[in-house]
Amino acid sequence: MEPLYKPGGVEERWQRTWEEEGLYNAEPGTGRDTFVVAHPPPNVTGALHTGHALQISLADLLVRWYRMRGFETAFLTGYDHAGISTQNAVEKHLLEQGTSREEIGRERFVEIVWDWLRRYGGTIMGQFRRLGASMDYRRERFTMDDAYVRAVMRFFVHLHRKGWIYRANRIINWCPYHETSLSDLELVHEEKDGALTHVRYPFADDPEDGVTIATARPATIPADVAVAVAPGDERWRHAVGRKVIVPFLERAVPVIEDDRVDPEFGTGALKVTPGHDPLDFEIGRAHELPELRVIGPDGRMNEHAGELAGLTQEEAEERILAWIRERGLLVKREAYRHSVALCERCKSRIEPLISLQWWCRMDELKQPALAALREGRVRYHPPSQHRYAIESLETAPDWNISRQLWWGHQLPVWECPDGHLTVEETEPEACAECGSTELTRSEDVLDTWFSSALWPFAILGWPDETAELEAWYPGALNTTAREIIRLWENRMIFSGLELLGEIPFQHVIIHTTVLAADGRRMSKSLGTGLDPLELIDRHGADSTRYGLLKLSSSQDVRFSEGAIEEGRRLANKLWNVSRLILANVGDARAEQRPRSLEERWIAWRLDRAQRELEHHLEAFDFSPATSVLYHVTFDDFCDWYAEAIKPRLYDGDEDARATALANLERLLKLLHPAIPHVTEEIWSNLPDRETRLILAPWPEPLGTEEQHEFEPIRTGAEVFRRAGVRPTLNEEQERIFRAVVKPDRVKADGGNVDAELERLRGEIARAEGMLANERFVGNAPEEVVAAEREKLDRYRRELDALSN
RNA sequence: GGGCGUGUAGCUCAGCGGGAGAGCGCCCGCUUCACACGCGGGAGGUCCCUGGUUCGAUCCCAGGCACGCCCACCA
Repeated sequence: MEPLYKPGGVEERWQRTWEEEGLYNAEPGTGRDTFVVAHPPPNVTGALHTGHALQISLADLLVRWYRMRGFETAFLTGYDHAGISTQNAVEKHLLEQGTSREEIGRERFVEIVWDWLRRYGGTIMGQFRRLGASMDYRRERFTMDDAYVRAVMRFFVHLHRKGWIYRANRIINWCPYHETSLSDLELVHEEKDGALTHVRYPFADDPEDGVTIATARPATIPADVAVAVAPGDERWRHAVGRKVIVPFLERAVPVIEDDRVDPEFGTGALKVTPGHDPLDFEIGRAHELPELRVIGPDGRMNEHAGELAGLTQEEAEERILAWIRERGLLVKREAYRHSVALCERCKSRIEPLISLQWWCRMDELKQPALAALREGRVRYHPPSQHRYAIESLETAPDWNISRQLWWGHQLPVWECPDGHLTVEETEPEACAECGSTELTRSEDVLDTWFSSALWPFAILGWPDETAELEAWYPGALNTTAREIIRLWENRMIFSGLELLGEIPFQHVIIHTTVLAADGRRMSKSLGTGLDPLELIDRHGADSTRYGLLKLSSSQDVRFSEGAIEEGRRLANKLWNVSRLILANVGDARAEQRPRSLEERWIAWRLDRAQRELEHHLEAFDFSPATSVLYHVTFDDFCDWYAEAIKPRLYDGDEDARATALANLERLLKLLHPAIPHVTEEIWSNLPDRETRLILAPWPEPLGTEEQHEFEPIRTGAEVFRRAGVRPTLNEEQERIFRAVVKPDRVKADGGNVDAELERLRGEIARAEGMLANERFVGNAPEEVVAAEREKLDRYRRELDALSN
C-alpha cells in the first residue's frame, strides 16, 4: 500500500467488480423489507451534469446504507426519450449535414433519431457507473420501449374514458422553430429591450378624437377586435360603447370595459387581440369577440393580414408604423424593457396562437394527490418545498398534452374522413362512430412529461401485474431539483394514485441547486457549467460524492472545489491510518474486546458518530452527515485513538491489535455509503473477509451502559474548557480529558473561573425560578419542562465540578 | 409582481436563545518510523443594518438593505 491514495483505477475496478458480482442486483419477492428508488431517467442524449452527480450522491448514499441494513434495495433507472430536447439535437445535426427534417420527412426523421440514439445516446449510464451509483443496470428502461409505450397508451385511454382528456381550440404557446405547442413550463423568460408605442385609434363617429392605446407589438394591430378599458375609468367614460377604427386595415371595433385591464398601465386602454395574446384571448372569450389571426405558425404574417401577408413581423411593424405616422395617429414611442417568453430549447420567441390541442383536465385528477400531500403521506423535503408543491398543484391549470413534434409517443387517436375520433390503445379496425375503415392516426405526440408521469410503475411492468410491481410499488423516495416539482413529481403522484390507487413514493428530496463558483446558475450557454467527470478524473468519485454532499446544505450553494478536496483528504487519511493498522496487526483477527480506556472510548465515539449519522440521514441532512464522518475519522480515530494505541500495536499487544481491526471495520462501514470505493479497497485488505463491504452488515449500536460511560466526563471537561482551567487529574482521568477536550485549548494558567461560576449560578437561578413557576410547569409541554430539569441538574454538576 | 432562500473569519459554509465555529487560505515551527493530500503552534470576526421581545439574541419578532433561485398574462 502506497502512502498516497490514488483513486484512479481503484474506483473503476470496484465499479466493475460490484456490478459483475451482481451486488447491485435487486430481486423481487425475497420477503425482506424493500427500499426502492426509481431514479429520475436522464435524457437519452444527455451528459452527466452537476445536478445528476449530486442527485446520485444523495440517492446512492441512502441506497447503500439501506442495503447494508439488510433491505432488499432496488435502485432503478433508465432513459427518457425527451421529446423536444432530442428532436432539437437531431435537427441541429441535420442542419450541419445540410438538410432538414422537412426535407427528409417524418418517417425518415424518426429512423434517423433512432440511429442517432444508438450512436450518441446512452453514454450517461456509463457516467452513472463512474460515480459508483449502485443501480441495477440490468433493469434499465427506456420510455420508448414497447412495454413502456403500452403503459402510456393505457394512461391516455384511461383518462379519455374518464372524460378528463378533451380537445379544444385555445390560445397556446407556439414555438415557430419547432412548430409545436409548448406548456408554460417549457418556456424561459428573458428581459428584452423594445418599444412601447402609443397609437390613437380614431372614433368612427369623430375621427378627430379617439382612444390612445399602448402596445409592444404593433404587428398584431390588424388582428385587433376591440379596445378595452377598466370599468369605471373616468378618462375613457366617453369612449365606452362607441366604435374606434383600427389603423391600417381600418376596421371599426367596439370599446368595451373589462376588469382584466390595468388602468395604471400605459394609457389605461388596451387593444384587444384575442388571436395573439393570452390575456386578450380571455377578454375575447368573455365578450364573445371574434378571434382574428394575422400571424401564422411560421411566425410570419399570414393571408388575413392583407398586403402584409408573407412579411416578417418586423417588416410588418415598420409598414404599420409608417401608415400610422402618415396619418398623425402616432402619439409617442418610448423605450420599453420587458420580459418575453422564449422556447427553452431553441430560444425562439414564443408566439401565442390559437390552436386545436389536446388537454387533460386537472380538477378531479389532482384531488387524491392533494389529499396525500396535505395528509403527509407524501412528504417533500425540506418542508418549504412541500408547501410549494401543494400550492402549485392547487393552482395547476388544465394540462396541454399534445405536441406537434415528430419524436415522441403518437396520440392513440384515429380520425375517419367524417372527422369522428376513435380513441383506442392500439389501432382500431373501424371508426367507433360510423364504422369507416379509412382511419388516420393523429400526427400529434404527447408531452414528454405525460410519459414521465408513469415512471415509478411503468418501469416495473405496469399495466401487467408483474412480481416487480407487486414487490416494489410504492417506492421509498425520489430525489430531484426544485423546478421539476410541477413538471414531474406532482404528476407522478397523481398518476400513481389514479392508476394504482397508491402513492408512488413516500418522500421527495428536493436537493440543493449547486451554483457556479461566481454565484450564477450553472448553464452551458452561460459557460458556467461544470463537468463532474472532470472532477472525478482529478479527485476521484469518492471525493466528488463527498464534496457534493457537503455542499448540499441550503437551497442554493456556490460550488467550491475545497469541499471536494476535503473529501480527497479524508480518503487519504483513512487510507493511511489503515496502513498503520494493517502493517502492525501481525496475524491478529478483528475482535471487539474493549478493555483499556482508549478502546472503550473509541467504541463510544464511533457509536456516537453512528447515531449522529443515522439521525442526519433519516432527516435527509447530508451536509451535517459528512461533517460527522470527517471529524470522527480525523479527530477521534486518527488524532486520538490511533496515536494512543500506536505503541501497543508496535509492542504486539493482542488486545490492541484485534480491537484496532474491529474498530477500523466499524469506521469503514460508517464511511462506505458516502465514499464507497476507498472503503471497499481497504476492506479487501483486511484479513478474513467473508463479504464485500457493500454487503457487510451495518454495525449494531452499543449497549446503553457503554454509551453512557463517557458522557458525564465529556460534559464536565467541557465546563473546564470553557472556564479555561485544567483540573488536577490522575493518569486515567488525564487521558480521558485529553480525549474529550483538546488539551492545548486549555491554558495552564489564566482562564476565568469566577466568570464561569457566575454564569453557572445565573443559569441555576433562572432554571430554578422557571421550575418553581406553576404556570410554566403546568402549561408548558412535558418535554420542555423535562429539558429544563435536565439543564438544572447539569448546571449543578458543572458548578460542583468547577468549585472544587 | 409573487414564492422560496441567503447574508457569520480572506474564500466556501456549519451553528440558530446562554462558549463565535469547521474546512480551505494566510503566518511560524517541524523530512517525529500511517499520512507534508501530514504534524504542532498562531493571526484573523460591530455573526448585513435599525428597532422590539428576553435577565440575556448571531439565533425569536417587526421593518429596512443587499444578493440568489424559482414562478408570473402588465398590453
